[in-house]
Amino acid sequence: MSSQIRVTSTLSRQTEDFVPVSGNEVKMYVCGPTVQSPPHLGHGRAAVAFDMVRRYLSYRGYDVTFVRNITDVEDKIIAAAAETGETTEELSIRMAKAFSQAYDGLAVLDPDVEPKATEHIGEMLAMIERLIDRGLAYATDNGDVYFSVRSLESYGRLSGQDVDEMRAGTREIVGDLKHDAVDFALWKAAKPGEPAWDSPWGQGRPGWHIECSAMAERYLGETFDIHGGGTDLIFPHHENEIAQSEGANGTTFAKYWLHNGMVNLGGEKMSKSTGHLIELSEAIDLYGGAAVRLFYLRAHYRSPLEFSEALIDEARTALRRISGVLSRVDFSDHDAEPEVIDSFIEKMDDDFNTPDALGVVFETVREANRHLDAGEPAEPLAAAVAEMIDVLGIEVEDAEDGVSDLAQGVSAIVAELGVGEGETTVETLDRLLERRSVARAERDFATGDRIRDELGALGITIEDGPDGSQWHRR
RNA sequence: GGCGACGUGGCCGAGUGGUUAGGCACGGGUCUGCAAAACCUGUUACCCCGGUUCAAUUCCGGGCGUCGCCUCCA
Repeated sequence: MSSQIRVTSTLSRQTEDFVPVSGNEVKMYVCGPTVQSPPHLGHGRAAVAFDMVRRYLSYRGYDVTFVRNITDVEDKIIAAAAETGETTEELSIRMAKAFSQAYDGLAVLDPDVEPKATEHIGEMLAMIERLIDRGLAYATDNGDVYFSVRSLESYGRLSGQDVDEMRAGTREIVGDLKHDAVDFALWKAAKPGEPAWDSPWGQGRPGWHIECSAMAERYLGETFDIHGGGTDLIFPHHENEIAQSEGANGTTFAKYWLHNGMVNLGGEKMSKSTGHLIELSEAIDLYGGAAVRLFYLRAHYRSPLEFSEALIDEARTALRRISGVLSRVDFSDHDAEPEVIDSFIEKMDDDFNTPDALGVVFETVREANRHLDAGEPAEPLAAAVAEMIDVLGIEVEDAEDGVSDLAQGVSAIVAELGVGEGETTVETLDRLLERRSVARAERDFATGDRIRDELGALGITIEDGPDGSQWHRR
């Protein structure tokens, strides 16, 4: 491929040529969730955004190593566990499972490594000690360790924050022990009843930011290619990660910083702390994972994205156009139309412009349908559509998926008409279609329409074409 | 107050210094027993005010508005 992948990096505030640190290898670290409550649509977007990036880079021939962490020790988890009566470990495992299931529903590929904070305390302690040795961190009498923000010249580079302009943090209750209000915790002394680990400063637990620095280094090295996460993590989380890693190592941390936009509800960001959200599993159950994924990809990953039922329904309707054309033609032995793919790559190379790339997909869908309507071959076009949506991770459902759920309703219609059950629901449906064809041939449209209407009530649409009728789920 | 993003047709959403994005919705048509699907076709948009230019939705300046972050967040 001749064109060059370009990415917009938060660090440079520019769209720059993507050149990996080392040859063909791309190392990516994406901030995963704090597993404290079930995922909402915002988490899904972040996961899909970077899954798309990962899939695309692999498609373009890079050897991608993808790490996404799980934060399983944090104030909110401790508080939530106290409420449910679980241990923090039980709660975090349960929630991690909920995330994992929802990600599966969105066809998000598993990371190559999914490290947990609690399993990397040793790496964190080592990094904190290095920071103390370098004079960038200090321990307090009570056993906290803080990063000394003003000791690091470059602090604030990612977020554009000026240390003197920052409003002093109010979150740290023990803030008066800090040398400076802007300093942040690397290690927190244990309070009674909280999970704690041994450290040179006594029993305690890690601060939030140190885990990502430590785990990224462990699995990707001191310097790697892409660091991703939501825009809400730019400050302080990612700013602090840079401070820790570059402070401890004196080397560049991540080369490109990519941030996905927020999902809004009623014009306001979804947020788990305020409960202003739609749960991801609920949306997947209601609309289907592929429709939710398409809903995300219809906007550029960096833009804010408003959620509404109408918008996600639109995505679902649009998805049917894709599945429709793919079911019209058997393209399994055909290569994709090269011109289409070139055009797709051109759009995707431009900072993963999925809305533009989807334009190519839908143009190709129309082109393929046009050919098929004219009785001309369309296999390379259909193959191109299939290839593109595969890169985007959009999995169209098989017409037969989930049909067995309708067995009872279908049986009722069969009994009514005395058609006879098939071995499977699919077979029974086919018999009903045959019965309908016979009726229509005899110009008994009342029976034919009745079958269509009753199946319609079950969520099955019948379409009559020149080569017979087909059914599919709505 | 500081940092950043953004304002495009009925809605969503790309993009561009002069040439049809795309999707959804709606109207007309082809096809069809009817319907659906598919295809054709129509609605011709760029927040406001200045400036640069032969030409600006696109560049520059100002204004208005929206959103995110400023130590919980994807």
